[in-house]
Amino acid sequence: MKTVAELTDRFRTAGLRVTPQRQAVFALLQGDVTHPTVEALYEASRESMPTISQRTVYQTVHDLAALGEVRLLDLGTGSFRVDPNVEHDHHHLVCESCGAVRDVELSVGNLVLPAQAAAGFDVAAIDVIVRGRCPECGAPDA
Amino acid sequence: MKTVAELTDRFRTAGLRVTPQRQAVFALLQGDVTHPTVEALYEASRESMPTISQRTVYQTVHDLAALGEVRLLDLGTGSFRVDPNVEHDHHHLVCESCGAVRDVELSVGNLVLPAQAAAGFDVAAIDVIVRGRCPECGAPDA
DNA sequence: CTTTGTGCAAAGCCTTTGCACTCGC
DNA sequence: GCGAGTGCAAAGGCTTTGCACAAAG
Repeated sequence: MKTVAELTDRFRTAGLRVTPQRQAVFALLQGDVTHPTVEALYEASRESMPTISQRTVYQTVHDLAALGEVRLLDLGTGSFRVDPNVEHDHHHLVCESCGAVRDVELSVGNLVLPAQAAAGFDVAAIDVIVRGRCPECGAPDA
Repeated sequence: MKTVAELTDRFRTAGLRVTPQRQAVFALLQGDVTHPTVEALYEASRESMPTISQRTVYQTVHDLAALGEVRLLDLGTGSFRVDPNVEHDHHHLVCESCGAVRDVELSVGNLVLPAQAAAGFDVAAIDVIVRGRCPECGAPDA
């Protein structure tokens, strides 16, 4: 993901304003590998920006998504996850126990849609969600 | 999916009771290929069972899912879709315009998870969601 | 008869939105 | 200054739940 400075430029160029609140969110996403929920971002941002509102976080995240700087994932965990990693084509491992999300690089090129089933369907994207248990959560019966 | 009679047996065997309401839901799922939302099932069931409540539909659907007779899909369309097709291993095409869902058979065996990325992760299932536009909705800019 | 299922309505969770004030540009 | 951004709080959509009554086994 781009740096705070780069995102600041990007926002300005796009005619969006840059505020300390937004930059706080930018900063939190730097190097974040946990695919945080909006709620998590909100809580985290309150440490440096105590009066920030959920609304601001949601709007910033949506603006980032609109610019393609971030992806909003709905992985069936009940709330959106913010994925700052848009450079690499990748998919996700989701722990059904704790909800943790991990990136996994796998090429979807091997997947050939049966011509008949996909007839007339204009494919825009393919999302692969691998569900299971992360090492921290141990065996499926735990 | 199993017939109403078979599902009736299955519920009784599992210690669950069978009511006209539940059988109405069973019947609606027979041969249903639209992956209805719970809401849609609810509306449809009211034709034969005017006083049925959403609660009953939700509970019946969850019981079916617990018995493995149905799958509850969260495809990012805002609400669950009920998939009566559990016999065949398949995945889904989702129209980003109208929300329609179509089955697509594709084998996920080709997908090899990089050992490193998947290390320690106990994989339970892989869901592939193909997003795009269905023929009815036409070109992406429509 | 006992226990589960049903209906109604309210509550819960996450996300979105109206309004008035603030502040980036 | 103008208009987008912010904060607060309330509303919205979908799913879940408490309660009292009905009905399955």
